[in-house]
Amino acid sequence: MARILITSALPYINGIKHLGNLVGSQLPSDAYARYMRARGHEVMFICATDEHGTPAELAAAKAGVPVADFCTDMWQVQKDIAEGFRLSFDYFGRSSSSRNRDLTQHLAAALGKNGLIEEVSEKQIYSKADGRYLPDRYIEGTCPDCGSENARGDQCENCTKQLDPTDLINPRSAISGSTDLEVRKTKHLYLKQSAMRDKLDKWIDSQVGWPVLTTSIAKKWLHDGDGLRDRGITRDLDWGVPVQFEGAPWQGMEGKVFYVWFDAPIEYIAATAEWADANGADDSAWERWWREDKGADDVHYVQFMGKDNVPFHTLSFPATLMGSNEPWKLVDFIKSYNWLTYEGGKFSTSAGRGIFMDQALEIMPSDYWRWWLLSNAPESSDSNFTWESFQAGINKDLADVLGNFVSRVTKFCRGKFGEQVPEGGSYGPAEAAVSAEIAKRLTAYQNNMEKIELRKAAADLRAIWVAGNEYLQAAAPWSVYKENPEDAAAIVRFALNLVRLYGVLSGPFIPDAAHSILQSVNATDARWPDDLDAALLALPAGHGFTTPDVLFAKISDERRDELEAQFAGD
RNA sequence: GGGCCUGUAGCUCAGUUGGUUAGAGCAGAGCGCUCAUAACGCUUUUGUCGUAGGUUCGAGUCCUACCGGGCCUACCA
Repeated sequence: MARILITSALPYINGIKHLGNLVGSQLPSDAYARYMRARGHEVMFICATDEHGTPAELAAAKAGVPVADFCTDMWQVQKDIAEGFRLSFDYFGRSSSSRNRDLTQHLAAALGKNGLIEEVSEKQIYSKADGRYLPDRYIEGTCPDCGSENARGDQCENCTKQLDPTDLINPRSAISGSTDLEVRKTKHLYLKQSAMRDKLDKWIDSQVGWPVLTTSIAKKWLHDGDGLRDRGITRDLDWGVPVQFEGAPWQGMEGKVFYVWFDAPIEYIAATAEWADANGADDSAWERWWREDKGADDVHYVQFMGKDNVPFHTLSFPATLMGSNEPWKLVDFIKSYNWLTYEGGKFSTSAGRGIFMDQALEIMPSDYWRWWLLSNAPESSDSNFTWESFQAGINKDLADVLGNFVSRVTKFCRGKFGEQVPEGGSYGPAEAAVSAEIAKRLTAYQNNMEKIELRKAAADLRAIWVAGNEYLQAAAPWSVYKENPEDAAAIVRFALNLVRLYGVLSGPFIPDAAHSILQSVNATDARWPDDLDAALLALPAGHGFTTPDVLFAKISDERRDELEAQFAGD
């Protein structure tokens, strides 16, 4: 038994996420967590909301509520949606927790003491009308290069030229439109990542089997231009972890908070501490996952995220932990995802294009989304959601291959033998052949789950379902029954055991349906089939079951067209 | 501009360290079965592996150039 720590990238608090966000971290991490638990490993699966930063403040202002209240509400909304998708987090925390405040300040202080924090005086745009400093991209104006009037302070959308906010002609606040802006001097803390470049480089090099997407992004940042740059880790904002605190190795940082990208990954650790608090456990309960001097040396730590998150997880966060000179557990494997597109284009919040997590649950069961998204996960390149593909995947894989298999087996048995596993007959070459086929597929399934190749694992799982239909077709109990009911009984008994097996194996992908299957066959044993032959004897003759209702209703062409129109956007 | 990824059957994708007749699912065609959500099974059509060169006994796989698609480029998180 191993100990596996799993974190999913933190969803930002300012709104409900769309399916692209779901498939990029939370969903695959859940499938992995469920699989590892099923294999008997000790799993700690952590997620949380990322609550700090300008967008949260603005979203709260727009909603007309204090930012703390806004975050509390949105945290609950996101938590409920996560439950709707059956995301099995051991804890869903909040980056605004006191645990995260304390830990963020602790790590910053440690970095400061180790000479890895530098005070930098810089110029920042202040908007009097908004009463706040503005991040570069919240300043708009005319591009000095191409004349576009909607250039942002960091880059012109039109000509893609990199800009400095002071380059803009007629700059205005993107929030209020106010032109009453001024340049103010302000002091910030920078994390001296450059000082740790070689160490990070060696660390990245020492990792084996990381996805190319992960390492290539890290390498780019390490070696581009003059190499890894230092990074500001504080901001002039109200909402966040205060930079000035008791015992801080710096002065005069009142009114500033840590930049969200500094405190957000630290929340992985803090959320585990929140978990311990919530369960009435002491610090050793979470430290054994995160402190190598306190039991975490045998932990295998896996992170899941979209590709936009990679620089922070390969460089900034490790730099924070390494730089503290404390024995924090570093990540062992980073699984990064590409984007999901919607009908060939981007998901767009503003244009109302695409499907958001709350809407998805309103129109289809979570298993449908889980199956399609995981079996089409953007693992090697971006993947595209279309209603046609969704309909085909659900109807074919879930309804026809798996659902109908369960249905035909249980209904046939009920009709001929009643609702209990029939007695009589014996197994022969046909059963041995399916067992061998499933054993082969199961090995592939397990290997792909270990490697977190979920798309391939889904194909393996499907092949295991198909094997059941092939078996039934070849064994043809409906024909055998006419001449020899006893032999038919053996076939049905074996098939019912396949049903139970499918209930066990399908759990990581479609937990609700898996649960229904296990319930309908009254499975008392839902353990992973380490011994496949034994697992196929789990349901003995005489064991009662309940014929389930239709497991997966099909999506009709009419319904598909309706949804396509509903989500087409503006 | 720079960097990375990607281009394989009508569609979505697999193709391990280069090694014989390039695979799967869907869609299409034919046959079979009739237990089942008109479901299932079997058989089967389609490929100049983006283009052009090169290395090699041998290249989808390695190298170069070009063409197409996508992403990243550090103050949005």
